[in-house]
Amino acid sequence: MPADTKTALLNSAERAARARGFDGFSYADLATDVGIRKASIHHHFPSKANLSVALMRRYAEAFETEILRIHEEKTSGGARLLALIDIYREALENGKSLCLCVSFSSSPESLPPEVIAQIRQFRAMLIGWLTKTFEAGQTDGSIAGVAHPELESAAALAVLEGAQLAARAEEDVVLFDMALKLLKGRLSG
Amino acid sequence: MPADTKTALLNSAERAARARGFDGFSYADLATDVGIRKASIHHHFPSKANLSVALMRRYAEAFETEILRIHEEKTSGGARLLALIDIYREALENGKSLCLCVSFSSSPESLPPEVIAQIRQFRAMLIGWLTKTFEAGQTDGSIAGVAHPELESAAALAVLEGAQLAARAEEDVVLFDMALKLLKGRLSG
DNA sequence: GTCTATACAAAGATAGAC
DNA sequence: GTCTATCTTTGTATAGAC
Repeated sequence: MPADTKTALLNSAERAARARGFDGFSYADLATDVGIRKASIHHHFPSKANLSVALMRRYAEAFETEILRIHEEKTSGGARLLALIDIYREALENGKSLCLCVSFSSSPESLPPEVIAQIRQFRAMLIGWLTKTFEAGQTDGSIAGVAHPELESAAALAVLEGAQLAARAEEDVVLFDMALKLLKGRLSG
Repeated sequence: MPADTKTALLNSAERAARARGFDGFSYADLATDVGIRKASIHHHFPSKANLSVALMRRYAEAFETEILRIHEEKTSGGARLLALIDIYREALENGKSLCLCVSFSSSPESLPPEVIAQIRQFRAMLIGWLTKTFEAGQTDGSIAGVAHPELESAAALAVLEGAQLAARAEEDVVLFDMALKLLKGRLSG
């Protein structure tokens, strides 16, 4: 599927990082997976720190594109939030994986400062989108009981990430569903 | 402070695991910290898997004791929940640490199945305590807007753990406070 | 219970040929 | 752009003396 080796490496690394953490895969793993020798990987990504930056950049860009698309396609705040919850649920892969942001947040000591900054920007971007979404849901009535959109968004992101963590640890997506049930119960439209 | 070497090792390992993850410390680190040679650690904990079980057991027991104490000392559901939130906030150590459960949940592949089972039991125990607490808050009116104590407890635990993760990643306790602000705003008594 | 010494595997990374 | 070969460090773990 991937035309070039670099993309194949990014795909393999992202899958591995989400399933086993950034320290849970090595260049040897990527080499086996992609079908080249591990020394060759250094041609594309001189260091693993370098690779982590590329991974996070690609992930943040793809994610932002995705939520902007949701904003276009769904008209109510409730429908938009539900779509985001689905993204986090799908990323769990039945409890065997995490979204890259949660995975990277779990091992900040292993990452270069640049990735920490990317994580910060990513969360800020997402909090911004969520705040807009809760405001819309407050206005159009598709999210019940919204009084403080900014606080709702911070809490919602924490629930999404915390629920993923618990579900991943026990490999049981039901834990995710339980944690999100209260929030989903407030949604309509 | 610790009378015996074994306790000193557990203390050192718990601090390290919470600050840098279970894969983020080695027997060499513990040896330096405690002041013995790394080979000597194997006398107390034959393998790191063994150590992880001992860590999680001690942590779960201490935590359960702590929340039972809270249940005794605080009379309202709201006050009890607030005390629990404080425990999670303190465990952050200004964004430099996590509680052991979140830390271990971040690297389940590195842990023996026994610890995964301990994590499951720990969360079940905590969910049970939280459900009782939300029920109390519902009855005594010290937690506003409680309709489903069991769903509230699952969501609350996810918020606590997700907020810790974000705050740890960016080493900023404000992220924790933001994520918990909505829940804390519902508490009184 | 702690030590020295060592085994063994895996990791990230580099040099230089093709 | 990929290869072979190699370096260096670090990790977990064991053997056997004291």
